[in-house]
Amino acid sequence: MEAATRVLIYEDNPDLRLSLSHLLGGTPGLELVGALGNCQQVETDIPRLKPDVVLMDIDMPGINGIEGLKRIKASQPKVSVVMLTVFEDNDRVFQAVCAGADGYLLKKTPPAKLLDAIGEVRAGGAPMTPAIARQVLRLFPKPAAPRQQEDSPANLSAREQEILGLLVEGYSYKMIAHDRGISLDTVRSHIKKIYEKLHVRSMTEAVSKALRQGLT
Amino acid sequence: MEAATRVLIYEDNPDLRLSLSHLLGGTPGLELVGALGNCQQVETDIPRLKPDVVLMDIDMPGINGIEGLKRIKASQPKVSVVMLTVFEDNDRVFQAVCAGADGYLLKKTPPAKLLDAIGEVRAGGAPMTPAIARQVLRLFPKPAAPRQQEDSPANLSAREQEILGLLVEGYSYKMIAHDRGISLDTVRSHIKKIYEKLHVRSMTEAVSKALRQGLT
DNA sequence: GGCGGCATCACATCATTATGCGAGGCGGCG
DNA sequence: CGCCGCCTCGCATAATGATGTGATGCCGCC
Repeated sequence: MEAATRVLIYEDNPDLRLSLSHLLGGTPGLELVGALGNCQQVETDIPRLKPDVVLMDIDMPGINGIEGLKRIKASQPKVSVVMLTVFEDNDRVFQAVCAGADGYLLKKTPPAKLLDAIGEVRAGGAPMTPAIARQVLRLFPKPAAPRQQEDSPANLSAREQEILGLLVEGYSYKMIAHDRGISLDTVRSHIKKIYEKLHVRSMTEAVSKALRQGLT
Repeated sequence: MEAATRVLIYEDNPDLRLSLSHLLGGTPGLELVGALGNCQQVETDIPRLKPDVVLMDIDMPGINGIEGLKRIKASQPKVSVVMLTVFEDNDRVFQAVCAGADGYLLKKTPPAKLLDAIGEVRAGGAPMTPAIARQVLRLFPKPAAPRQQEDSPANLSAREQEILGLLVEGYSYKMIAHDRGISLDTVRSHIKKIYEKLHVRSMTEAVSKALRQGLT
């Protein structure tokens, strides 16, 4: 029979790292070869631990997951790297995919699914959540097709973009309402719409997304 | 709850078309608005039947599925189109993805999965088989390495920078507390400090400032 | 001439943030 | 040793933000 799948974890949160370790360590057919809190030594970790699959947290202090991914792929392209993240951030997905990620999962993925995903990636699949898959598809027409000038207002209406701009400036609902001479409830309505369209659920996410994809 | 999801089928095989029709027609929450054997009249079918989701066979006589997909997307980009195919043909996948497909399933997909997929695509997901997902990822170009360098001596302590980073990612206080295994009140404390140091008074301002001055 | 998208406004309700006041432990420094 | 900054935690309150439901008027489009 074949050797167990060698799995390496990079996850800076000790709790999650521990629970992942337990999960993987207790699964037949898998061999946990390491569970590290950062990927500072990624260049030496890989040849030393020889993982088949790497679970890589995207948000880590020091060298982040995207950078770690790039380094792994640069030296050992055959190692499968599955990214773990809390948010389905468009920009991160793009970066990860471009850097050669083999999968992209949310941290809230249930344990059973996570194990499935490892099997899947070993079998040549690309585990990812539906929402992320959708984003990946949407990424396509962009780099593939010769795009023109300013677009990708993410179908935000003029008013919505305007208000998003104010959010980025740090305005509160109240300030926006006053500044634009409209009611507070109207501001709420617009922002609700913006959230829907950007697929976010808080001001910070909206601001972050706006700045990162230049919706300003 | 909202109105039922309107589904339209294009499938030239009468048997499969019939069984798909029965499957979808007998499912609560779905409304089968049509099951056509070709997409010759796709331009008029869509405005007439107003589907939310289209299941499109890729191999059809006359206008093929890829072409049908393009025409749908050209006029009604918001309609979700899930491609159905027998083979995981690399070239087809590429064409479909570039034309804006929202999902890509094999015809041998079991009925239950198919229904799941429709729900998924309505929820903003992109149903596809793992093997196809992997192909999609591989279609991506490698070049992508802008980004900046390391700095950010904004007198923030390491912990503070770390937390600011999480705010930028859209984390709430609660999520940060949980993620870092510290108390909610501690998160508050850190954020109070961050606000002081950055001279801001809200999360959005902090996020904006962080992204703009590269404190990430 | 009805339908969908946009902009406007009104409630209502629950969750999250913003802030102030404190407090204990730790480690470096003069 | 005392002082200070950092990290941790608690409590309390007022302000804001997140979400749902619903309504009105306008406009452009088959």
